[in-house]
Amino acid sequence: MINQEIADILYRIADLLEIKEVEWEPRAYRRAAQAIESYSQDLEEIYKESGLKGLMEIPGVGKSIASHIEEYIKTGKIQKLKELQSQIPKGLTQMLEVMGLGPKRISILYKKLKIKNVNDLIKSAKQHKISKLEGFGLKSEENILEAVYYSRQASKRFLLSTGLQTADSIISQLSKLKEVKKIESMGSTRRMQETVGDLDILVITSNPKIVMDTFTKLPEVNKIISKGPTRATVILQNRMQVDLRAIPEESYGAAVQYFTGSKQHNIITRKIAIKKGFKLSEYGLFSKSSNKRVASSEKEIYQKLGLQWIPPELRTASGEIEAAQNNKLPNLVKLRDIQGDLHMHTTWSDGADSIINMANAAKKLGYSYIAITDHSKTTAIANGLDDKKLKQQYLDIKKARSKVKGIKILWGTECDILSNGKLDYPDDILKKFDLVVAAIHSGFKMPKEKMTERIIKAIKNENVDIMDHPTGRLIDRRPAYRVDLDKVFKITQETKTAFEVNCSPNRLDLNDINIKKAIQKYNLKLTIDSDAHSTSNLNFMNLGVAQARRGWAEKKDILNTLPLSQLKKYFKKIKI
DNA sequence: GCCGTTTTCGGCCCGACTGTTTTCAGTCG
Repeated sequence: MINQEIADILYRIADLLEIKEVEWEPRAYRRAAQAIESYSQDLEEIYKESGLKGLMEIPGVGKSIASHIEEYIKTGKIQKLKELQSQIPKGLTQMLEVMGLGPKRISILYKKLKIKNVNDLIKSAKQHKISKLEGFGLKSEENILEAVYYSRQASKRFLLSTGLQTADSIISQLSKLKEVKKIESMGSTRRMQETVGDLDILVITSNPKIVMDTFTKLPEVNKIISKGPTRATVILQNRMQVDLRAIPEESYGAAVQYFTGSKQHNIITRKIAIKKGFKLSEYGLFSKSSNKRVASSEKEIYQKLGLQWIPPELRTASGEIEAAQNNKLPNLVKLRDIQGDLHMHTTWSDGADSIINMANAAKKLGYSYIAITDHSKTTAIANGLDDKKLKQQYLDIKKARSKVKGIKILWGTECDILSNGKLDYPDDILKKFDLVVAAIHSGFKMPKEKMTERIIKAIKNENVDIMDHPTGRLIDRRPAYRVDLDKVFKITQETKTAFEVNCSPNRLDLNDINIKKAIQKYNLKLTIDSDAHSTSNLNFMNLGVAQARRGWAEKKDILNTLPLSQLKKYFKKIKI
């Protein structure tokens, strides 16, 4: 998928144009980049199938940007970027990353003081050259130096699980104030994006001042960026930025709408509002003529805009608005639909808890079945089970079955797919399990074709029930291995293998785009499994369900929403 | 550069906060 590469280039073009103080064009490039970034189809495929015309159907992509994309597909380069780069020193775009510096000020600094990069910037600030410029002052110099310091040690995005935990901690502290009526985390945490850049917390309060004061004085706050009567921004010790906004109660619905959607989603909803004679802001949906509030709840706002209420996970401007206009939004799978968890580890391999403890914990979550899937023998690093240990483990499973009533315990394995595509256990052993989850844990760097063949060979083995973490990516740590998922998915239509949405916070694999593809294009079935290595990890399920929701999955697409009696029709080895 | 149920030209989301101003431009989200 080359979408991200192209989006990145378009962003860079936008930055450069902005520094050149070209009007409007940067916004056009950025809009196109955003659309491409969140587009579920591969641009290369679109181009192959329907050429420039196809590309121009992407919102925000017109003739000119379409031909840039064509150029990139054909040559791997975009001339326009090269030209701009030759006109503008490289360091200037890097200066955009310094908080508080935008294109206008960078342009002034470059023209008046010949500041070409961040190092020049630091030097000039220290020599107090900047404060002498019109529009700048001593505080500007101070802020620049501080911003550079922070941008240098700024962290990248955080895992969703970290974002949710941090938000919980802040919310639980602030909700102790009697002045706080309602407080919730919005933005990417409410959309349940796989990663979170910063937190947007919304508070309804009778006394914003006290809330802002308390917030900026929380022990985890490292630095206050700004603080006003309705809004404060801080940086925490863990480097996460948190925005707190106070909103009057009557604006609650609009505020929730405003702070949840991705930027692009909000731009579109606001445009629809304008077209319908309304004005939409975080304070409300108002009639343009009478200035009166016409909707209070989030649901009413969408209704007035002629849209179904859109689940937060879908608000990324990738087709949900059109679907909502046509009453075609999916009925997304919910956490409470999940009947069992088909992937978890115990002390038999690299887990921290016993089979019995895992079963009891799963039972508490309301599940009616689980599969114990410890590692196979080749994954020595994870204490994989050899034949002898397998036999002992089976006895332990039987023991757990007799001790823990009210939940069915399937005997499974997370079986390695070896480099040649063979499974780590022979077929006569694989047959004995209730469930075989196959996974790749080594040889990630294979060429695409070989990897694709390897996986296809594995899923063609009739004993393989589920393909686990199918692309092997670790968010922000390791890219997906090279695999032609389309080819794999096509074969899967015959083998009926299920694909897993792995709930591990740094895996979340399949991702949203591939989930959507698996379901909509290939009509495949998925499972959502925690891959828990301890009883508390079982709670990762909500992350995977959110991921599936972001991939437009419905209950019918997810096999472990079925009761065991029906699950057996899919996974025929299940013996209990 | 993109886009159109007022428009093929003339718009382009909008409000809060900061710092440098003395009424506002720049930046951010």
